Amino acid sequence: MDDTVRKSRIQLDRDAWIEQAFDVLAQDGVAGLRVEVLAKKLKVTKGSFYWHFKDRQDLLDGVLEAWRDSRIRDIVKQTRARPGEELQQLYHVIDVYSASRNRKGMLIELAVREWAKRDTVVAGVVREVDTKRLEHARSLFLACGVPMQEASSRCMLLYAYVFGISLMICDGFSNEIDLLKADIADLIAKARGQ
Amino acid sequence: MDDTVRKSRIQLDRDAWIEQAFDVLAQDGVAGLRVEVLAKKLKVTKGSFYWHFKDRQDLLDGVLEAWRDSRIRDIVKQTRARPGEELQQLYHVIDVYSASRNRKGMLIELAVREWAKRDTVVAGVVREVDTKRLEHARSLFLACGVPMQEASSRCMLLYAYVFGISLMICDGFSNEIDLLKADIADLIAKARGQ
DNA sequence: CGGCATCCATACCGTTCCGTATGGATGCGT
DNA sequence: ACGCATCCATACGGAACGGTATGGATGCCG
Repeated sequence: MDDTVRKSRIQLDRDAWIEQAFDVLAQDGVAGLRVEVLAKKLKVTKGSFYWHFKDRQDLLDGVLEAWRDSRIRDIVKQTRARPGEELQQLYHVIDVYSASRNRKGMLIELAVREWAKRDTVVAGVVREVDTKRLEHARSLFLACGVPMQEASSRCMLLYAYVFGISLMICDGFSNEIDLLKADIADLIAKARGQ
Repeated sequence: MDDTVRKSRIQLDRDAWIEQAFDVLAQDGVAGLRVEVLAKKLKVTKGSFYWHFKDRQDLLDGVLEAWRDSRIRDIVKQTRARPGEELQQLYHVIDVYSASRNRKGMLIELAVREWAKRDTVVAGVVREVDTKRLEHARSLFLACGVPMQEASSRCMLLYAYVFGISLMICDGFSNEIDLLKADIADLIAKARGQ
């Protein structure tokens, strides 16, 4: 929130608003994305907002587009592996999406998916991102020698797990959650009998 | 929504409001739980609401309590198995939580968990429910002969999967999703080398 | 210096909420 | 029939918010 001290003289642009919007999105979800709230956090009035944006929906469109772009960039970055290191890369993906490590990113991910439940346009973008993610992860499994259908199943399990585990509150179940999570990573990534 | 035609002469009580609140919760999340919106749907005014409830928070407390009670009842119902049928019961649990089958229930589940991200009291209830769910599912794995730690890992994977998959939009990935889901159920429930 | 574009502040309107105050309707006991 | 409790309608105040209109400040360019 105050990681970058903004001099009030510095002029804002669309991206500054969208960047702040992601903070609010992570904290309060789409419902919390209010124009006047954002303006307050940026220490300006909404007169500025309506200069850069046509209306609130224009901001939401910008946020959605920025999310899709950043996710697609991230996919190719996280699922690219040197030959022979595909399995290791799969473990890396599971680790990266671990809720505790990248808390804000996961909160945004969940907020967008909740948003998609009530907006078909958002749902379309999520479908696009999910499809790309699954395809890239599947190619990693395929490179590990996993047959096609099983590779499809395992990458679906992988992403469903990382999203689902970040929704659960397991600290009353075991005091060695990290051990269990390492086990689960094996269940997802490691081929049977290996 | 109109499954039970309410005669306007029938008087409302707390439970009628809470029941309606679950409908709204599934559709719009906690943010959509507004007093006057609920009143409109029940064809009364908020004068009625503030007779049965102290304030909006009182309704939210009631909704949360009703959710916890219904979930705990459901847990013992879904995870009780006759001896020898524990594995079959695990498959049943995976199937029951399938998003397409019990759509409204899953939407409520997701809404509550999103709610828990921004309310520590709700988080406490979710923790309680998750712990119970995991313990019951683990006992099923244990009855199948799975060792303790692996049973813990597998039941965590099970619930994370069913919640996570309902967040994803996979219909652009494969046109045989059901086949893949059956595969995934095997990955979660079936012991290795079996 | 004058004119113009950029960027934001201020003031205002309409809507949607939460919460309260108060009165009206209905039914029940005596 | 009377009083009383239950349950709801109506009306109001206040706050938060979306959106518009308009003016003010700043800087650039000729």
